[in-house]
Amino acid sequence: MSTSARRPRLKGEEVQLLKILAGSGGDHVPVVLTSREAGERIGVSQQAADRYLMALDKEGYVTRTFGARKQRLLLTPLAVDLLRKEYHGYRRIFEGPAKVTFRGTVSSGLGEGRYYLSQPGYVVQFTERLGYTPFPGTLNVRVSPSDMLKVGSVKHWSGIRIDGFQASGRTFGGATCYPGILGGPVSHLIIPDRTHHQDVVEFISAVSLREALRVKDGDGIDVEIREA
Amino acid sequence: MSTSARRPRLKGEEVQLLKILAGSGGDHVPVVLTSREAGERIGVSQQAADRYLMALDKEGYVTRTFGARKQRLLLTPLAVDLLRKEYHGYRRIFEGPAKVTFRGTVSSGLGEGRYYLSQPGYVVQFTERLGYTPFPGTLNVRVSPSDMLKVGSVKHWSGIRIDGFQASGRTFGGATCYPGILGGPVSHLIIPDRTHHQDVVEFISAVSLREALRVKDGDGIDVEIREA
DNA sequence: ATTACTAGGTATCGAGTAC
DNA sequence: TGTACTCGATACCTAGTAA
Repeated sequence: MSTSARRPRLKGEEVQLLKILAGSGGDHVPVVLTSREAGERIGVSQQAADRYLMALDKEGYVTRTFGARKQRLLLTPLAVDLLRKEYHGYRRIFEGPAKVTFRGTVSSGLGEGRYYLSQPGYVVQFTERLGYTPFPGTLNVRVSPSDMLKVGSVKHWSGIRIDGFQASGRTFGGATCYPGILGGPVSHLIIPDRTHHQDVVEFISAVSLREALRVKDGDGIDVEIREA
Repeated sequence: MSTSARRPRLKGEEVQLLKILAGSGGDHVPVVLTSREAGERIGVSQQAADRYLMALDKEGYVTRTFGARKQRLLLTPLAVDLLRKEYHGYRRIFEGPAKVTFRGTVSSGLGEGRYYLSQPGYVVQFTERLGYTPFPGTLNVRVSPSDMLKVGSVKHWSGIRIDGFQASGRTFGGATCYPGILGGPVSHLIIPDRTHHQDVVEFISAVSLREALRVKDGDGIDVEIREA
């Protein structure tokens, strides 16, 4: 029923604390920070800082461990995600829309793409929002482990939204599209909402990318992905 | 007497509004944003949003102009500075210490450097905090206009602090130093606190950089500046 | 020392509304 | 339409103080 509980927005002071922790390496190792010092750093009392830290703990942004005297704080992935999103927001202001380029290898799909791209619920959205009716098949590109991290940051960008829907008694999830430059026709990267941290990304276009680019499984391919 | 009035810290909501304005180009052109829409964007009422905008105006972060119906908002340099500082804070978390590289041309100093670098008040600080006693003369590098912007961002970085002092009945201002890589001996960029947006930056080292690098006025030179 | 509770004062919010 | 005021209600902060 409920995939995401209503998450009360974090206050500015709480985000500040997350930033301080991240700056001290709190994203990968527990960091000592007393509520008093936390309060001094953000300009509030020890009591208020402590409340913020308790709230951050309860909301799942930090995990606290108590030593004999002082607590240690470790950021959760949720917090790192939030900070990265903030970072990207600023980055976009000063550096413009983001893009990422990498080299991958063409890999065979599981045939799933064809099935999904045939669903009318998706087709109408693609046609409206992407400007073309997609060829019913995706070009799958395998990402090397060293590029996984930077490609993964794409999910924080603003993209073209494809909504989920219900049809034929089952649920089809949503996805987000990003303009992709593969050296051929206009195409888009698709990131399903429910992705499994795969090392394969999928591209769609109005025509068969395999044919248009004259590539086959195992070929290397240069890819650029842009923010929408 | 008072160089900087006590500036009450901006609230999270106010910073959010600045971000929204910056994202709409409000840093260089007035942007239409009604208090109602502002409120919706940050999740508060029209009244609260309006109060925030009034406060931002009064504090000198935005300038408002009123048309027939809707107000237009333009960010001041103060606001852009604040956002850039935030950006850099996040950048440092995710990308590590910043650095910037550019190509400039060696230019003749005004001989001022020699005078300042002879002041004992400066010499003791340089020796202590930089690890060497500077040669009494600076290497001046002219920055091309296209690189001015990125070089200018250096002033937001964390650097090595040199404090101002009083001596011989006059005041000597403070400055901040940043490690510089010029292809020769260890050297530092110096940014005086009271800088005049010059297109010339100054480097110091333990020896004469002119001699060590065998450069003369007008020569091109590759420079890298790092965060401390 | 810490973290964290209660009490009470104040800052801030949104509704209503004037302009 | 807009912006911006007054006015209760309440959310939040700090001080005091347990644990």
